[in-house]
Amino acid sequence: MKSGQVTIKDIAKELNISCSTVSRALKDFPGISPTTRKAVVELANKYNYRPNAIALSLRNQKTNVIGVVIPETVHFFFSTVISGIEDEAMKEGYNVMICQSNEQYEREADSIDALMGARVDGLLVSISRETSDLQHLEKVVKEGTPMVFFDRLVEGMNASSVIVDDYQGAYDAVEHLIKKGCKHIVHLAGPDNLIICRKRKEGYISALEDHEIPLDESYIVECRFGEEAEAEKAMTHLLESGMAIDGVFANNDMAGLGAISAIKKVGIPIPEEIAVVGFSNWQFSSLVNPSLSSISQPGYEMGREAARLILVEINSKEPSKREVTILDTELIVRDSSNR
Amino acid sequence: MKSGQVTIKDIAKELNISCSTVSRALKDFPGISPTTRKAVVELANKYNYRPNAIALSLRNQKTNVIGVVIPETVHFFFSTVISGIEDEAMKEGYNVMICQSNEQYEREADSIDALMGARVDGLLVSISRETSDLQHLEKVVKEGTPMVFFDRLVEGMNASSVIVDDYQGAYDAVEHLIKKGCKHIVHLAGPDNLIICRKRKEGYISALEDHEIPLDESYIVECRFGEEAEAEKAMTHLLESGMAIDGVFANNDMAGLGAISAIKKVGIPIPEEIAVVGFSNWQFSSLVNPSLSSISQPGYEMGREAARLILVEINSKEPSKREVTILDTELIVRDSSNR
DNA sequence: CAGCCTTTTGCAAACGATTGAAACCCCCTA
DNA sequence: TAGGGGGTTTCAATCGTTTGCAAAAGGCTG
Repeated sequence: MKSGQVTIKDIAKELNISCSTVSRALKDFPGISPTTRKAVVELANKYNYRPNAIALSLRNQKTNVIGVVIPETVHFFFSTVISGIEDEAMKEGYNVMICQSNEQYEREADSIDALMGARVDGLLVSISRETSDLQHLEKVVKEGTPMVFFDRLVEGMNASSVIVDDYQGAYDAVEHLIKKGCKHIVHLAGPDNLIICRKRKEGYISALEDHEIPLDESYIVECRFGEEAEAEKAMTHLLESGMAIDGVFANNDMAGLGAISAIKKVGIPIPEEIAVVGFSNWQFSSLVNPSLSSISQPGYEMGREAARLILVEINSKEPSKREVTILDTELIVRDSSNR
Repeated sequence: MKSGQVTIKDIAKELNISCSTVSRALKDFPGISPTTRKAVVELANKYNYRPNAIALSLRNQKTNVIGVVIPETVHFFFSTVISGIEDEAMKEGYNVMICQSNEQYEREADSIDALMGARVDGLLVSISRETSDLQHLEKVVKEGTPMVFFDRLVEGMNASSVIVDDYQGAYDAVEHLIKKGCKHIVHLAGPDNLIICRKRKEGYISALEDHEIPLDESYIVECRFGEEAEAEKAMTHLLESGMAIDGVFANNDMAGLGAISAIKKVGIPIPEEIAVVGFSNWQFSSLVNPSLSSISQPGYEMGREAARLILVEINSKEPSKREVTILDTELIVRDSSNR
């Protein structure tokens, strides 16, 4: 009794019957005598028999496991995505294996390798900030494992994606600032290799164009890590330069918060002199002072949708559809821009 | 070529040799001719061969998977724990399967059943708020699967735990309030079936006793869900009752925030008239206004420690040690209590 | 050239569950 | 009593990998 858990074999031995009979008795197959069935079921219950999923996986060539590769679990947005994935997967009888890349390319590649080794039925991936080489992902596609990207999609790969409308979200945010009277809007941008960041930048640019505000490249500053201190430093630098600034659109809320700190430190009133809008609607955004306007991304829905998509692909024989599902964002106006 | 991934069999067939030889060649076993080895290794690389972890699990009776059952992934504290677990597990070559109970007993039981069916090598569990029946956990112990509790431990079960020193943390928080001159301290408590909440309450009571402040039960109010609105309502009620109140110790930061809202709404200055301390040091706590003093819990370390413990148990033949690892908390003084 | 040793390779069983096909038992009938 | 037919049950193979043991091949010696 080392391995603790009871197997069909144990039950068969105790009842002096064959494994086949036990298996069939447990699955209500025809051709098993009621006596035998009853004895088997009773013993199975008594010993709390659970089918060995490993053995089943091997036989059926199907693990009922979805692999998830995510930059970090501690980001509020990503944790809501995980929650959505898990809920949907569990509902359909799947388990979820999670690996975090910690925004490192190598760990992302290792994680994918580990999950492929575990023969997950499908892979949900949000690439790391570092990732630009796509070999590890191309292998997955070539070997025929369904894969769906979420949030941070990858272009030119034969896989579906679930993203939010970053372009439109950014456009809405900037248009909102413009309507509040802003004419000199800083964009604290994210790293260019992430498509989501490029899209947000495009939204910023389009909104300016559509409202006939000339684009000035010096108003776009890259905050590579999206951290508060980084953004605060960048913003301080801009404020000290003497440029005219009356609005800030940050690539994410942490950067937005950094901007607010910088602005507060030099004593400029928010939102009266400078209005600020972030992106992602983090949990803290409604709680800070001034509360931060932001673009809400439906993380939980994204997780569910990504899981739904991968399950469809797993259960269909056809190759990937290569669809892109775009979820709507929502502008949440709070004190930092409400004037 | 349906299943995509290459097996030892495929390689054996292509080279017209047996599986045994391929297997040995790949593992640098003695007694394989250099010619054969070279051919095998080259083909394995060419086809990107990865050992089938499922087959290995079945043969070795070991999955190299750790199961995690957690109330919710979206709580900042829990997501840091997950991060710690994942980092430690990956370092040791383990994968992590995560199930969230969403604070529901039944889903917790189902999750454990699913993970046991998947034959995880060990289980890390933080029980749901609803859980009081322990059958599902006792089964795990009886069947010999190593299990370690984290944060929310379970008493009277043969399993190790990793917790933070909730008692001491609460004691520190309340003592801090007393030293700031508070004499009438409200405790917004958590549900009594969670040991962590009982410990915090005990810390509150001991601190009062040690400083010769008489305990008044009406100053302890249960906020079952630890939500902002709930706490705000409770706090408003207390304030309206006309009781003398000059301090609040909340069971968690969300409740602390609710208290702050209530106090601000009736126009009482914080921290001058009423000082507030929360628990958990959530991410938002430093960002709100006034910033919320809190007790910091080392979530990431807890995750790593829990993973470390379970790995030790998995790799040792002896039965569980039933150790309780207590991690230190830290009082973070911020504006809500700094006067 | 027979016998022996070394080197290299293959066979078969095992892990747990499933399933098509074959076998068994018992009873009835011709 | 042999044969047929239902109702039950068992056998054997399969999934991918490992590994103890047996076997084959080749070379060397007496």
